[in-house]
Amino acid sequence: MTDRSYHHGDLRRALLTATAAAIADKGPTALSLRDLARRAGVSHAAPAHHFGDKAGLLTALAAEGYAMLADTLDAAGGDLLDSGVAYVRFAVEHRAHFEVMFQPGLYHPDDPEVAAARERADGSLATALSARPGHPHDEDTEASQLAAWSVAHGFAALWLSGALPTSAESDLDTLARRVLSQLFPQP
Amino acid sequence: MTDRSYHHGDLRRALLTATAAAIADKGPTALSLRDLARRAGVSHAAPAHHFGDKAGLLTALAAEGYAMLADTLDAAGGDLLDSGVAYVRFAVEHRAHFEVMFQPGLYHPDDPEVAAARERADGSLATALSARPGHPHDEDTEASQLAAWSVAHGFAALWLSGALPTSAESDLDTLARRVLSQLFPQP
DNA sequence: ACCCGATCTTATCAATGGAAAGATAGGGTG
DNA sequence: CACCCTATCTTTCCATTGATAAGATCGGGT
Repeated sequence: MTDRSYHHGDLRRALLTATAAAIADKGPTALSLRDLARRAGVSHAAPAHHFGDKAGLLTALAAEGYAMLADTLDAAGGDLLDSGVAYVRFAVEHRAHFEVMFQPGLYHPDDPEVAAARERADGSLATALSARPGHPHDEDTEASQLAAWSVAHGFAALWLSGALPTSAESDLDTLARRVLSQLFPQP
Repeated sequence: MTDRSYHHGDLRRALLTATAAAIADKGPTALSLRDLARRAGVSHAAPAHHFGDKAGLLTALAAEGYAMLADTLDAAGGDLLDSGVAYVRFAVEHRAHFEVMFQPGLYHPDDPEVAAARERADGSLATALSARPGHPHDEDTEASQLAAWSVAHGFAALWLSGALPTSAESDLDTLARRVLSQLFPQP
């Protein structure tokens, strides 16, 4: 489609979206730089210029993922339950980003770009977690917030791994809300 | 060291343990069959006889992991909180097994051996989850059990991914128990 | 003593990731 | 407008890997 000129025009973005699609389809292990290049219509060495190596490509994808997660959490409003459902939705809708983000062995976790994006996401997450309903003066705030994060993260991970029983047929948002409500019942 | 005879003697087991060590160290992606063979002192084609291909090796590892998880849960006693802590301990102590188990894209999830082991683990997990304290007649049992599984799984996953804050300095068992108690306070 | 299956080895091949060196395009500067 | 200069992409090359095929060796059972 874009194989007119010597320059691709938007190869970096094309590679990122193609990477996300490939990972969502076959998993991060089966990712092939050469295959990505083929689909983008460029030579197999072209990606190296933009990302250095495979880990660099996944670093950029993780950074993009953290930025999107931060936006998602910011847009969820102040309610913790809504934020939790948004967290789960993000994991499922951007499965590739999510899976890469939480596998630091796949990329360069100390890269300044991804570190900054992750810090921003951590901030958005902390804000969401600090807005717990009905527990203004909990005796163990840290454990309570870790538990909230863990339920959302664990439910998303189990869903993505296909480990959940056949109840996965149900609507995701509904099931997620039911599960997360167990930890923080609405006031 | 083991270059006595033509036959290794226990190559299958040696490869499995070496695989677990390599994955715990470098992650599943960096796993190299040839490197495993080198360390075991056999030719690079020897693993193929025992496991077929790379996915076959990881299938065996996942099956072993599910079997160990079932034993772990069975040995945890009837208490749900203890079972949750045992779940987290298993994930951390057998990191490689745990990571592979919940990435079905890495192996053959429909293999009869791993399917049987997973069913047994699911049974042990269901038994542990059905023994919730203080909620004999909950209105939403399924969501409650999913939430319990999710907290334990999510906390373990976050810990393994290094996503938790610097609080990771604390003792794992203690922190896990504090977090899991948030969902199911002891009677 | 012999055979046979299980185990391991020695080729060999296609595909991959990565690096080096060169070609091309397009914008900014004179 | 001509020129250079940088980013972008290609071509070429190499080491490593996963997988397969065909052969060698061991060891138990008859």
